[in-house]
Amino acid sequence: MATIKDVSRLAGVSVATVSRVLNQNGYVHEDTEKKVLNAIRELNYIPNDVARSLTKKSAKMLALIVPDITNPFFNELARAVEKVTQLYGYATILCNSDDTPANEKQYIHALKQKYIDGFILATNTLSPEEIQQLDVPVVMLDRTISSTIPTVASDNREGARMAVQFLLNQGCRTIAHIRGPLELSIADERCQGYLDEVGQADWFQPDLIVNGDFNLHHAADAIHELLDRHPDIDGIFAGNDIMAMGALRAVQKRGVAVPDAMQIVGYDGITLGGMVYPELTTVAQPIYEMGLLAARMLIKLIEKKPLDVMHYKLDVELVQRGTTRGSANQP
Amino acid sequence: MATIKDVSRLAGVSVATVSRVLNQNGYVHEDTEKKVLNAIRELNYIPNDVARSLTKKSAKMLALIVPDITNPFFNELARAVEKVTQLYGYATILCNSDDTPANEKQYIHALKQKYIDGFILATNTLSPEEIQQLDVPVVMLDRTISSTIPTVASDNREGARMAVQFLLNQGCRTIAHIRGPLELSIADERCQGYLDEVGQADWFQPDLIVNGDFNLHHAADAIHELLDRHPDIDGIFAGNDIMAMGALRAVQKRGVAVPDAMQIVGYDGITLGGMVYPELTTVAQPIYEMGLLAARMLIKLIEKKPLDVMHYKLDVELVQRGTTRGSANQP
DNA sequence: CTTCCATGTGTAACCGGTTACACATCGTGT
DNA sequence: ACACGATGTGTAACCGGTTACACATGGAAG
Repeated sequence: MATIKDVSRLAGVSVATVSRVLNQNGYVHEDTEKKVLNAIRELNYIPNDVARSLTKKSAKMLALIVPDITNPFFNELARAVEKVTQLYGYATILCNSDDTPANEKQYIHALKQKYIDGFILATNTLSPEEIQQLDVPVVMLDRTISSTIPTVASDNREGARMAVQFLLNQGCRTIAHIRGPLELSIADERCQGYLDEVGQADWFQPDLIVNGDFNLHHAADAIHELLDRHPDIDGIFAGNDIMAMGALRAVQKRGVAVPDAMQIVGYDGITLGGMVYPELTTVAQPIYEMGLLAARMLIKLIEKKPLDVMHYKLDVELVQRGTTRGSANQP
Repeated sequence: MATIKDVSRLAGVSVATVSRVLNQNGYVHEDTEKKVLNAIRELNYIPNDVARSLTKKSAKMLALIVPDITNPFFNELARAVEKVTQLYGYATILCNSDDTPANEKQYIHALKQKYIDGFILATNTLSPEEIQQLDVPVVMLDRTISSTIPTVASDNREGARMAVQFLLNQGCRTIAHIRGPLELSIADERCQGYLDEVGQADWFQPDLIVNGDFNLHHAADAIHELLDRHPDIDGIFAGNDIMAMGALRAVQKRGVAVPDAMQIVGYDGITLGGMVYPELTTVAQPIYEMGLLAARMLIKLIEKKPLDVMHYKLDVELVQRGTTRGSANQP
């Protein structure tokens, strides 16, 4: 591998001049530049990123920390983030935190030793104070925790309202909600949206809300129990698509016809939802866009460019498919 | 951030001694070591990875190149790889190649500038010669292309045979095969396994094999066409689970009962297969183990430890679930 | 005809580690 | 008593870049 010294020797200039040509800063005579460029071409020289990182204290890398890359929501996100970072000449480091604070901290400290430039956190194990103390650019994805940290999220409460409203319009008389983990703000917001719509209904009872932990099997179990208690339920709003799929399976296993006797709406809009039968009706977040946006924000932050918006709250869209009796239906 | 100089000053020794303590090489007096260790603790010193990389020409990072992290097979793999790398103190860089050779090469060259230590390739866009020329440790995952490059794969042909045999045992009279892309060796091997079992059958016709491109929608379309041509088909062996899910959907849409009138077996054993209804019967590869193995192999390669096995061909297992009429069935 | 600043380039320090080499000390075998 | 190898430690070069600073020019303003 050729070094900057080889180039400087071949071009008959000093390394400083080569560096100036490389970084396009400082004054360099046009003719000199040409000589340098020729030498670079001839030697097939590519600057060494590590040496550069050492002085610049930047590795042109950023990390994406997710609870579990296996989760469709996060891998669609990862796809988008990676796309952007590649475009801007950064590399993406992948970290699975398993939602364990210790893991997450360990990752962060290890990566800071590598002069990582910033983090996209799609987790909620760290407190705002801890994040602030990291002293490194951070963007929160899908989990708002502090007004001082830039975030990208969707309008969860409004999305939930849309879902429940839709179920009501479709003729549902008793709608249950499988919510996500208690400590997650997004799960709360979606639950709140559900309550906004049905909290005052005469049929409403608090035990129509069950916790499915954003997990397929938990959700399926929860639905079985719920339907034992409330056989009259004819609509389910799930806090995410994975739980909606769990609900779907549970309902199908009970021999209840979907969408004829039971309608289900999920939340997220993961690709997976289109792969089951019937296809999941869902409140689709622009997952890919959220990833793109978060990555672009982080890069702006890193490069000290101004952020026009600190908190993105993206619009969601109701995608009517087979688990509800919509008009534009294709069961 | 404290540097090695700060430590040496506080401990009253030279940086060389500190370095020796850090790396546990060379002679260091017990007492001196204690002084150094104390200084390290006091200053909360952590060595700078970038500086270290510069001399060691190793960044303690490896890259996982997959066609698309969104694909369940690859993200389960990624999960495993990341687990191992973290355990051994490496970081994992994630790359989506989109199956484009240009992308892949660009990634590789960019990362070599960062002193990346090795690559796990779950793609097949590069020729063995190109890989050899990279002059960096590589492990191929799921795609065997050369005897000189270490690989981890499953016994595709045998797995396919198991699947088809099982369908025959279950009473299928006419079994179709949706195969993967023509240029992929694993798709060929699975197709070959199918042919091993039914190629000589009196009912066999070459056009019972269709290409589904490892893609859900292509597979669904292909199945529709196929069933129009061959209404007598009562069993489908799909080259992977995604296509099996596409087939399942297509069949369900036609109102054909699964598994009563049509049995389906997939290949891969992705978690997703257990999320649809009925659950997919499949030939399960030990995906997670494959990822673990590949990562461990690569790290051995990097650390110049001997490999006991160059080519792993892992056993697969038939997982009987709802899309076939097995005994241990739970439709 | 100075003065001054924009332009152009080289020298050397620096980033934060590793390590070859030099040098000292000490125990031990002869 | 002496040679020698094991032990212990420091100095300085090196990895491959960036950049502060010094030192030229040359043209324009005063």
